[in-house]
Amino acid sequence: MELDERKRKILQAIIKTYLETGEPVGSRTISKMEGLNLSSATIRNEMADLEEMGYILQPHTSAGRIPSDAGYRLYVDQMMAEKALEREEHALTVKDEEHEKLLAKVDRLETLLQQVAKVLAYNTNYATMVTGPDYKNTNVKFVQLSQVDDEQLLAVIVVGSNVIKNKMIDVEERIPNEELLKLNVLLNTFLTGVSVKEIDLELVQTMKQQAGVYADILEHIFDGIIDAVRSATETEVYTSGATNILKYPELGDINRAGELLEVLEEKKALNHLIADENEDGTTNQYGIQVYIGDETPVETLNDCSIVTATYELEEGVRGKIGIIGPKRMDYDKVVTTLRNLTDELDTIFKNKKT
Amino acid sequence: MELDERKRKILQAIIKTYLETGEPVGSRTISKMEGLNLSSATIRNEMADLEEMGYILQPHTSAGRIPSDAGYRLYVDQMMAEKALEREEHALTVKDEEHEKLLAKVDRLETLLQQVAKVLAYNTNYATMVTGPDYKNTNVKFVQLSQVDDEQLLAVIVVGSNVIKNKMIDVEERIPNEELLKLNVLLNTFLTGVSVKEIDLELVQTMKQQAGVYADILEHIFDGIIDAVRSATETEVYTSGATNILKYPELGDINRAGELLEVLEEKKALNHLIADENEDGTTNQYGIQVYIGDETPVETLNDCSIVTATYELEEGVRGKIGIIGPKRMDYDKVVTTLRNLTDELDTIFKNKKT
DNA sequence: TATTAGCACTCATAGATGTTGAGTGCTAAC
DNA sequence: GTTAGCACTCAACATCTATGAGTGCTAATA
Repeated sequence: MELDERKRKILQAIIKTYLETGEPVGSRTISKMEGLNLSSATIRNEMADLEEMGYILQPHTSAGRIPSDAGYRLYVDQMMAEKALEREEHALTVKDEEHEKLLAKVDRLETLLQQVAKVLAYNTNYATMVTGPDYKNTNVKFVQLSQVDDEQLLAVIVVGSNVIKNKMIDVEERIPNEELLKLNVLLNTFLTGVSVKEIDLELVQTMKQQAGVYADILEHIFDGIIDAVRSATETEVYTSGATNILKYPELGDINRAGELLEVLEEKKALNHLIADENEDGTTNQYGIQVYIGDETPVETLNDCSIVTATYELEEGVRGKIGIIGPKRMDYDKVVTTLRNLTDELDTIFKNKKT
Repeated sequence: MELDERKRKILQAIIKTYLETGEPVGSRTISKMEGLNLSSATIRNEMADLEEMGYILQPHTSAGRIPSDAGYRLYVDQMMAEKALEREEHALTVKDEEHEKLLAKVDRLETLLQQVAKVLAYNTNYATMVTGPDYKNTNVKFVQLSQVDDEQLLAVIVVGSNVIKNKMIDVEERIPNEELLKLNVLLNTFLTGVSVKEIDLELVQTMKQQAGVYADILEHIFDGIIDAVRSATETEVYTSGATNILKYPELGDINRAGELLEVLEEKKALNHLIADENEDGTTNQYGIQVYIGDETPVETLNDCSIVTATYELEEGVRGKIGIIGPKRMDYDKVVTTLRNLTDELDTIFKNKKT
């Protein structure tokens, strides 16, 4: 059977009204809509076809139809294609409010990202998550060891443009000033400008050798520093608006909802969402991906849809922004919002860099 | 009417069984329990009295009784009194598992506290929160300004024994090395050893004056540093196990539950819990306080009970650990658990200090 | 006087039954 | 190919009826 123009239109209409109402839509509803003037009976026939083709399904015999995952997929793909076309027109739209709120506390990246998650949740009424950027591709910019007191050294490492990591290191005795100076020089010569992922055992070994006679004593200083740099790699996840999912009755059965909320609280699982980059063709110019139902990488979220976008903090240093909602999600609005948001973040980060 | 021994026992029995079952308990249930051999009729009479006195209440005419807030209060007070007596016997109990898990990643205080919240939630099946310590009484230990690149200074401030704050400060041009050195000396002479709450405008003014001719240029450097120190004061709140509250049907109606979860997500409200220290007599030697129903300082939580304990990171630097659950909470277990936990934290922190 | 047995009464809960209305599929007419 | 018409299905809602746990009260008992 072929998906002709009329079928397509009907499918579109079904999905659109279902997105709005959340309830199965019947043939009469569609036939009353303007555009295509057909009786409910005709619609019914077409619907039967569409069901056979797998785009819609019936919750029970005498109910209207709801979109299947495949139906959503078709809808979204179509929408994305349209969006890609109208891309040029996409001018500055609703920026201001978010913009200001966001800019208010830009000084700490963590705060900013948390804020992004919050605003986004507030604007969309879905659950949101933002992952910290992946620092594997960043360079170390600055390293410094300081003696805080007789038994503690403080290592400060600045990674990328604005990320600071600290590590307290216990030592047995105060290290002479000139030695500390030497150490700092050593650290900076070896680490500054090196990208985080390049710091491997080999490099560490080389550095230890360079430390010469002090190698033994200072071994765990190196370890501490490496440790701190590494810890920058564990991407953090900020979530917000988790309780929004309770607003959607189809997810609201108390047990399922509980599981969902747990996944959101236990943020680790969400990292899966980020792992697979560009695995299929759905990525578009804004790095926006849509996962519908079973397509979601996290099993618990199989009744949900997830839309993710990519932001870029600086060249090669990226993170993801994700929106988690019911399959009956306002994909259009979500995609638009994400697109605007990443645009804004881009400008913010660009300005920062200068 | 007087609350004689028998009434007290009956009340106790009612509350205990209600805590277990969560369902209104009837006269027959009590009369069948061993201990006091009375017929259900007698129990009924006593129950009527207890209800008149306000310790229990009936959800509806033909149902059993459930404890009122006042009933819980009596029960908890009694339990706390007993606990205070048996205090000496309170030896090392169930430590190991928690202990190990906790110690695993002690190196960062934030991680530790988050972990504490998590373990506690896991062990008790309630929602938990842990507030970061209140640094107002801590001393600044170490301050350092470093030039990261031509336009950025990095201020590192170590507060208390282990808390590090960073602040990036934009400058217009590189500051000569010797000036930076002077500045560092200045900062350390004025700030080291000073408690955070003593850093006020006056002190800042004095410092600015001391900076002499550079005062103008360096003004916002001071501001930045002060800012960073101040930010240490905003107590952070870590929560965990929020979804646990969905397990208790009495809180589980989807809307109420949503509100509760929101409060937990929007952690700010929880700060109220900490504000009032020792306001009434219920504080005991472990700083454990129990808020029942309407006693909770946060209105949304009026159907819940909250138990808080205090931990001490170091002399005068304290934070709170809180458990949020249904009024039908296993107070005994919760109090015991909190007591053990604060004990453990004490030893951990004590060891840290050395 | 305190306790208890007995009884009528209440009421949430759960099941059975009926009604409604939205929606379908199919057939026959256009 | 489209549509009107009709019989059919079924979730949702309301109504009714046990059922049983639990009560309060009264009168008998120790």
